[in-house]
Amino acid sequence: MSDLILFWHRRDLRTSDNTGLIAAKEQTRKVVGIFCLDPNILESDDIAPVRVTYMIGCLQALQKSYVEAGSQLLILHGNPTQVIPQMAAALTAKGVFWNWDVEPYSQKRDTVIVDALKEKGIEFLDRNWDQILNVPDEIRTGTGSQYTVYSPFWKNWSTKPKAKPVPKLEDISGLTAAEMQIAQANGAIALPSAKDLGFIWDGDLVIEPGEVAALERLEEFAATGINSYQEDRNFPAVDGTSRLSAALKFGVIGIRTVWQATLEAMENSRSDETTAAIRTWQQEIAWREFYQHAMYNFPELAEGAFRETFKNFPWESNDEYYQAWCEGRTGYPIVDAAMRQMNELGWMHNRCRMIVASFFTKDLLLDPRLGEKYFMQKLIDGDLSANNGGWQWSASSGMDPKPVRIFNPASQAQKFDAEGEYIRQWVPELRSVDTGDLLTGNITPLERDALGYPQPIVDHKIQQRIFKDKYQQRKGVISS
DNA sequence: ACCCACTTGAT
DNA sequence: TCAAGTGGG
Repeated sequence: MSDLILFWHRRDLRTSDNTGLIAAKEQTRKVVGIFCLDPNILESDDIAPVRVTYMIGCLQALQKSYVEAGSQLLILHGNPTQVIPQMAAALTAKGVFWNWDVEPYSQKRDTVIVDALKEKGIEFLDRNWDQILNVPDEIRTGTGSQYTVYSPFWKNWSTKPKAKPVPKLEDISGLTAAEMQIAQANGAIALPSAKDLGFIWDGDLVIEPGEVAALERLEEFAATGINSYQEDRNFPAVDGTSRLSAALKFGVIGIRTVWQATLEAMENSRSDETTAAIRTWQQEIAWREFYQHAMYNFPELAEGAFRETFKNFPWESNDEYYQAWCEGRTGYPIVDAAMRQMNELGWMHNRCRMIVASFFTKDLLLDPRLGEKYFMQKLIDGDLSANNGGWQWSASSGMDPKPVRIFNPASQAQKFDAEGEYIRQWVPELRSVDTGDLLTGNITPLERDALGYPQPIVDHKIQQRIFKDKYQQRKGVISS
């Protein structure tokens, strides 16, 4: 057995502030990175070309980081439960280390791999949490149960100590030429492009791939945007959010580094207003954490509604509605603007994610799981815990005691896109429409036809009534 | 068992 | 001004 430890990257595509990676480095100088292109994920229908494109870019950057540190990043393509232990055995590695994840698929897969490594006498890092600031077992209610509501979770979580970032990986050694040949003989390949894998994304990316770009983005946001976040985040036409979601999904940036940046911003804050704004952004980090804990504690969330009333809810089945929503031609300007933004950028402003999700479930009365899936197929930051959490929040089916949450598209547009700037950007055929009418959607059938803009596919008022009736009916069934 | 509090709500 | 249900202490 050699002194080699393979560090398996999954959603931690970075060499700085990576706790599992540093744990490997503490045991040996010979640390080699490994990444597995997993067909179970890449060939699923929850995949987005833009996300794969970003991920491949991040892997390219990660390869460079490994070379700079004195080692290599190996790329594998296959089922991890087979190829990871196989590679470890072929290279007679003494260990395979990685960071633990909350997703049900990930945990199931990792358990199989742990067993395979144990059998071969290869060391592993047991359940090392890296992508969250506090481990799920640490955050419990007074009676020891798991939180299902955000507010009390936040109260508890925000008082718990948070670890500082760990150092960047440096000064390691990699495989010899002979060992590299063994690796290649056992499936190590050159990093393919997204196109090679069958994913075409011709558009730009809302964030440049790689660790350097993510850290720069964080630094910039923590110095500027975070101080007006509380206000600016509400307006989709304003660049008021961090746009770090994709970097956080793939762990291109460490969460301790992110938290540290908020603490430093806090120290530099000179007004109650900026302090509150920074606090608000910290709460968003806590939402991410909350949903990850929730996914870990209640893996059934991944399958569907958490709340009894919404299990077997009589959602409608209407492909015409679904297609219109996907393509941004519902006839509701703010909804269509948002959907077109996502289709084109692979990213949607969070305010709009709530608007279109509410519209999907409460107006089109479609099963939230379909909308959740479409988001996964389009978003650069698509992440099971966050996306599922957001959709269940909008559908009222999840972790929040507020069943009748219905957004009115018109009032949302009036409040958050008062000048119609966002709508006009993404729905250019409506540019000439008077702002007031643009926001309310008060555009005559004749004018819609003339402009080439669709008629409203449903009536918000009527659909709202139908939803409430269905909900009451469902509640009756449950309680009887 | 009581009561407080509740991301981004609507009219 | 109303809401509306319930988790959590």
